[in-house]
Amino acid sequence: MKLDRQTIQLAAITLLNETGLETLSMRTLAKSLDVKAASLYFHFKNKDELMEGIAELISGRISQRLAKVKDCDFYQLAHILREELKRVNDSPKIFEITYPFTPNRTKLILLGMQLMQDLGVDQRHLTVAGNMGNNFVLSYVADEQYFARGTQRQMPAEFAAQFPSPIDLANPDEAFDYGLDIFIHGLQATTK
Amino acid sequence: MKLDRQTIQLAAITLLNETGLETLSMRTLAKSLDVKAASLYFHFKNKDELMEGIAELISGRISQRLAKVKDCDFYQLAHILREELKRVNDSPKIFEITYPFTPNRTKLILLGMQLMQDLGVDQRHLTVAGNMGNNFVLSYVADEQYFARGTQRQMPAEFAAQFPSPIDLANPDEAFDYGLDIFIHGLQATTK
DNA sequence: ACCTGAACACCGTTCAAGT
DNA sequence: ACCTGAACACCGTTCAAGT
Repeated sequence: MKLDRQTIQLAAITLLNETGLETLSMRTLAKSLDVKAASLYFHFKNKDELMEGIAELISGRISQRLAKVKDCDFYQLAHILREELKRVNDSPKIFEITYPFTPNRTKLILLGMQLMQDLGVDQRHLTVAGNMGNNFVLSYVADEQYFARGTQRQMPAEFAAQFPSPIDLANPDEAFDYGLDIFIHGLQATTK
Repeated sequence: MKLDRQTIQLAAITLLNETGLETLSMRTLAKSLDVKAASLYFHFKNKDELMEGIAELISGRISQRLAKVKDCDFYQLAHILREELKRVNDSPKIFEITYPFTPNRTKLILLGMQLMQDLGVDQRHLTVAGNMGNNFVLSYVADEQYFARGTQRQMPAEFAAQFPSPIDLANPDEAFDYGLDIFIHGLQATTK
């Protein structure tokens, strides 16, 4: 078996989409590649570095798609971000636990801050606004994947009673745009 | 040693504040209580239930403080939430991984939705708006605790160059209010 | 009722040894 | 250069046994 970092990362992503982050161990990953766990340590210093590689790989996909968009605005960035994150189960958790300043990821962060600046956010609040946008998309996808799993426990009855019926719920795509609108309009209202 | 759920939860919180979630195991927790790991399983079905108990305990503290506030608005809820979450290291992560509909936590969720409704959010978007508010506070505190840890790796130099100097950064309290303003103003702009 | 000893099936990681 | 066997120090969890 001829391994390399790419192959291992892609096998990990396959496993994530099959069974999720909880069951992804160096041992299960190795088994899926017909190799022993120790072999992986020739290609990655440790599990953290592997996770970092996965986040960086996803960031690369996003960068590639963004490169094809001219005059990219914040909506487009957010949409592409969401779409690519959704392609890998538990990707928000992976982004959360890994070091963010890898090359492709740094590019995304800089683009995000750039777009915030264009929207009129002042220098002092660039970081916090950027984090907020980032957290919004990550949390949104995390929630989507959590509900898609369908393995949650029930809501209590008293709670369900106060709730809008499923018919009255916004669909996930519309709801995402709704959240994005809140953020953008909030930025505009706060910067002028 | 006479154990009960409260004692165990408080010992766990102490351990969280000393060394964080990563090193909190049933075994280290038991050791801090001068007891064997197996003993904990008399009081909690498993580790998940213990974590759920911790989130519920924190939610109880928040509820207690909220009860003393008359005409509570969204700002006050957010502030109290942030303050109590900050008292327990890694609490955002714990809230993220546990079942949310425990008694005190359900009360908080219902209050949050209530306040969103008062702000004019329509029925269809109550859930998504509520999640957004919740995610904002949780992510904010998570980021705060991450930076407070001070163990992160460096930003790349090219990145740091583009960054506002520390003097020009908003302080954490002000930045929190700034984020909150974005959210509230965004809600208002979107609902009318 | 409440705690423990001892075990089971896992982890991530290391490292001498193989090819 | 690349992979493995075997071990180390951990996990969460169970359960018969002790008091």
